[in-house]
Amino acid sequence: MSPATGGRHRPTMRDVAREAQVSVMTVSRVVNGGDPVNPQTRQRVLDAIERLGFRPNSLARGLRHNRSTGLIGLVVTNLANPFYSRLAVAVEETARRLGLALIVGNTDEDAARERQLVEDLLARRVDGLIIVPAGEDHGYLAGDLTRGTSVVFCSRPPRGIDADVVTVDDFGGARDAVAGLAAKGHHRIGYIGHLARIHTGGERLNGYLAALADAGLPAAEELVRVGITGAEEAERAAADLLGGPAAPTALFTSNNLLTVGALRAMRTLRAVGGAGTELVGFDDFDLADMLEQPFSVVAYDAELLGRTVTDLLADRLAGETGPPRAVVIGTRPAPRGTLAARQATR
Amino acid sequence: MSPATGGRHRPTMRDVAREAQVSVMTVSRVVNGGDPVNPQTRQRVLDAIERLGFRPNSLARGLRHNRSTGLIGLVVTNLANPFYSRLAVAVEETARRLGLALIVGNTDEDAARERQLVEDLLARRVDGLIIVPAGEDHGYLAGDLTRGTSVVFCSRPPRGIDADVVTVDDFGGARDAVAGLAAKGHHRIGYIGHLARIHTGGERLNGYLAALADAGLPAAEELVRVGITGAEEAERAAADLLGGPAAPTALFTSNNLLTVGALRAMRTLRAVGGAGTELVGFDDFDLADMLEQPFSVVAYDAELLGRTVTDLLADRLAGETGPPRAVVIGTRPAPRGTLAARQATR
DNA sequence: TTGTATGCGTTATCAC
DNA sequence: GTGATAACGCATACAA
Repeated sequence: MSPATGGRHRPTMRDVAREAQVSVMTVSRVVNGGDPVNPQTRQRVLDAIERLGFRPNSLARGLRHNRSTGLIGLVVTNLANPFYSRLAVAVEETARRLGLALIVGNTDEDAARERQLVEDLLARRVDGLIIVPAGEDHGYLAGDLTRGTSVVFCSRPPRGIDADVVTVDDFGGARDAVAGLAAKGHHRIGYIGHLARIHTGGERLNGYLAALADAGLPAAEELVRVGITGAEEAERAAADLLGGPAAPTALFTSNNLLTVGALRAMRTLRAVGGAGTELVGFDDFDLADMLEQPFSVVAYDAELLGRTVTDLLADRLAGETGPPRAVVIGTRPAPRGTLAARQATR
Repeated sequence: MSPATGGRHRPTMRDVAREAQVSVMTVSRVVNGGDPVNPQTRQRVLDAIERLGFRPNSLARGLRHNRSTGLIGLVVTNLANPFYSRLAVAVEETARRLGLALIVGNTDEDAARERQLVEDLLARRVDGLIIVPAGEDHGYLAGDLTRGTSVVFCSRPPRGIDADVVTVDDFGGARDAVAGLAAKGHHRIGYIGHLARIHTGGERLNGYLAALADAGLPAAEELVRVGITGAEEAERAAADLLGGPAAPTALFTSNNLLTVGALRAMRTLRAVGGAGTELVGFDDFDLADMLEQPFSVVAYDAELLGRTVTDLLADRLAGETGPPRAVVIGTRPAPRGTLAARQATR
């Protein structure tokens, strides 16, 4: 293995220094610019770097002046959900603009996995964390917060710790949507929702209940299905609800996946001559506008959510030490959905 | 600030050692297990760790025994495309299973940005890279490959370098789909495709042309639109094509976004009484089965692609030094799409 | 303009 | 069972 082709290991500044017949410091100066270096020496070093294929080790650099790694972690509950992948895209884009690299982790709504992931990210000395919490208690992060790791929560507020958080107006969005259904004359409005113990699930259910109360409608237990965890389960729940003795004339679903499940059930029912049910679902989604079935969604800007949460984090990284901030992203009713597939593929 | 609450900086082993009245080495032993430590000393150290909120610095650890960082990078062209986010999910899941953390980066199909991202990831000493190449030449990675950084390419083969690659059967999938249209009696089959200079674009166009040739159909230039970069542009192209003097009776679109655009155009046309066009698109997508319009897709398993590419990388990380491998993921025709929203939200 | 000593947080090695 | 020392790759402080 000739020196000219580079060795078999990743070359260090020492290797370059040896190759260029200078000291390590001179190499460091050339690599980092700034300090004056003799043009000829400089060229010798550059040649050596080229020959050896040297790349500065940013980890060692960071270790030296014990500062930022330029790394942030994004911990989400379900990256496969289009909503969270949109969030991730927005976070990645904003982070990169700020010169930060992004490590993503998926918890699959498992608190233990979340804890493990977060610990790993802290061990990797990320500058900051964006967490969509699955766990019930984040008190274990309190110490890290005071010691220089910034944490911002997303979608759901943390418990056991005071930190920045960006949420969606879950309660208001759900309440307004259901109020709209009631205003249209619906007296029996069904609810299909994900786990009520999850913040978004609880708030959206509360919004539904509040709207019923406001409209003077009774909250019938047999019209409420909670703890539904996916499209297929939602399809079964909707079929069950709509095929029952006193079927609701309208349905509210608490997230995008459940909306799709309900739509499938409605399509099946319509095929056998079932009545048209009116549907409103939380979360907009791609192609919602392309479906023939009439329904509408409670939409909000997932990209804005991602940008906001990343901006808050960046703010902390920049030294902001004020009290925790809570930002709420507003919702708006969107008939038939409006989220076109706007992305380009080049 | 009492010692019991921890200081304002991230505590190191030294801090713990001082607190527990032992040497750093003892702390290290306690932290890493393995070496025998007196139970009482051990407890003192654990208490100190608890009090101070110490977390081992995995960067420094990595620096010490100059080995794997346990980090891999995923560089994709368009994370906003559902296809790539599915890929990312599969990669993240597989990586985590292997104990690797994942840094994701989006190039937006920009070669310069890709280069910059890759350089940054190499500086961060990732153990390996998964790249969906946007750049035309990856010769600059040749040196890194021999020096211990594993690289696997995804979706498109690299140029200027020999490395593992996992692709989709773009040519075969497109050819079979268009052959199917021809077999159904279509003589004028339109093509709406993304950039032909991109590997997938070129291969799918070639597949289209091959199918036409096989069927003895002329390749009419006015039926081919390439370089289309998104759903909106595809919608215009399709409307243009279908509204023209000699409109095709069938359409082939080269990816999911373009398929959606074409579907929009077809819906508009149908609303004004236009003829029914037959459509086949490359890439399956969510809700394809829910759309009323008749069409079909060329489907393939994006998760399998992600798992495969990550497995190949893991193989290299484990020391595999054989010649570069090329894996091709097969496609299958899927009437109306079959990709249900199967994910769960808990 | 260039080099030496030192330290970042951790661990391998060897001594006690 | 425990500790001192050196080293990982790099950069700051200071000296030459």
